[in-house]
Amino acid sequence: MQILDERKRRSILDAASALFATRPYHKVLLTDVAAEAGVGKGTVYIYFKDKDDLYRSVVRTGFHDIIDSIRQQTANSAGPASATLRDAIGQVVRYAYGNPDIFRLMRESHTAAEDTKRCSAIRQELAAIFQSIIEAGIEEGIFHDPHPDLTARFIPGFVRSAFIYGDNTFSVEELQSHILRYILAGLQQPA
Amino acid sequence: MQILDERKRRSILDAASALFATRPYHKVLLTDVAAEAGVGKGTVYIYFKDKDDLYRSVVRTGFHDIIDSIRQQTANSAGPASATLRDAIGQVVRYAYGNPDIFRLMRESHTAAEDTKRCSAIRQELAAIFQSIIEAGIEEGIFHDPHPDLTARFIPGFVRSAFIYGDNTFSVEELQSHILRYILAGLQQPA
DNA sequence: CAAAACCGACTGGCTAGTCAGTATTGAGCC
DNA sequence: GGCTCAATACTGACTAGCCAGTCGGTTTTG
Repeated sequence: MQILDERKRRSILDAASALFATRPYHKVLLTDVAAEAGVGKGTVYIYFKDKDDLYRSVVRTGFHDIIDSIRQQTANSAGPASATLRDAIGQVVRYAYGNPDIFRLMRESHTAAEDTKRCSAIRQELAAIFQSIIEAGIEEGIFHDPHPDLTARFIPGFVRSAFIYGDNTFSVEELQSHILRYILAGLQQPA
Repeated sequence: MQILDERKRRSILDAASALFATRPYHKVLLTDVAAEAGVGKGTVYIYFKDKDDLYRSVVRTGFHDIIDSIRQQTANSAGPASATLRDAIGQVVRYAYGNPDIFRLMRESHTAAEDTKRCSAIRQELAAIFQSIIEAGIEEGIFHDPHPDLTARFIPGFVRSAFIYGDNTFSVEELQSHILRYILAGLQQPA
């Protein structure tokens, strides 16, 4: 007997994200994905239900990876909310720089409204992490914000805005501090 | 002789934006666009070169409309940069609320990298408007910002973040002030 | 050696774009 | 105003080509 190979799954996922990031969905051929991944086309259908499932798996994986990395870093940080926030933002920025293809896809939703809904659960989870950090700061009395949920959604959006358009000549640290500058200024402003 | 009818062009554009906003690009049939617009399929090809041209026209029109509305409102405003900024942000928010379909498309780039480049000129133009407002404020001595170009890109991104995900239970004014709160806090913070 | 992974040539359905024919218009004239 | 007649807008049945997904055969491995 053979067993499904996790490395193969991963290489299909990698190939797919590289291609989806550079071409529109309908111009990405599964034949190309398979070739790029070094497997036969039929194999793709063993690991993924169909083209759409493959696409969504790429995006889902990206969110999971970011969320995990934030959770890991944040887990044993007992410092003030502002420090936690800095770290969490750093993770998102670092992920975006390390996985530009996937990050771009995560922030797209190629399928407009339909897809936005389908991915919203996991997207929501990321926002919720930021929201709880902000709320912790409010509890501490160092942050003020009438709409923490809205602000939470801004943060990944910041990275996106910087990252997706233009040549992005900034370093990880520059981007991280620029975002932090704006977020903290707003949060530390009295109500 | 007949003359091309601007109203017909417009109705095709409207039908297209409604459909592109609710389905992924490859699931939008030109037959459906034509039906929705109340014209024959062939007619679409008189007004637009092909499907891609139609899509990009929708997006381009959106940017032009926003840019125009900001220019119009801003033209005769001689007040401080902070007031100009408030007005300009208001225009973007108002446009997003008034044209949710088109706004969503403007912030997508269905074709990933390829399309990002193609639309970057007009997108850049919008960012440039915000950048020059910020720079005016720096000149006035009321703003400080190490990367005005980056901050400028954040602003439409803010609207996007608020607008695209979730139920968006906020009013135009709430969203406008929340964005302004963060942007001004950061800008007015000493370097 | 069998069970399951793997392969890639094949195909059926689907749709962007075409085009031959029809409808509509404006211009020039009375 | 109304008639004629190009000129061009408009139409939608049709087609060519493309590609997601299949499947019979092959290889791998426990």
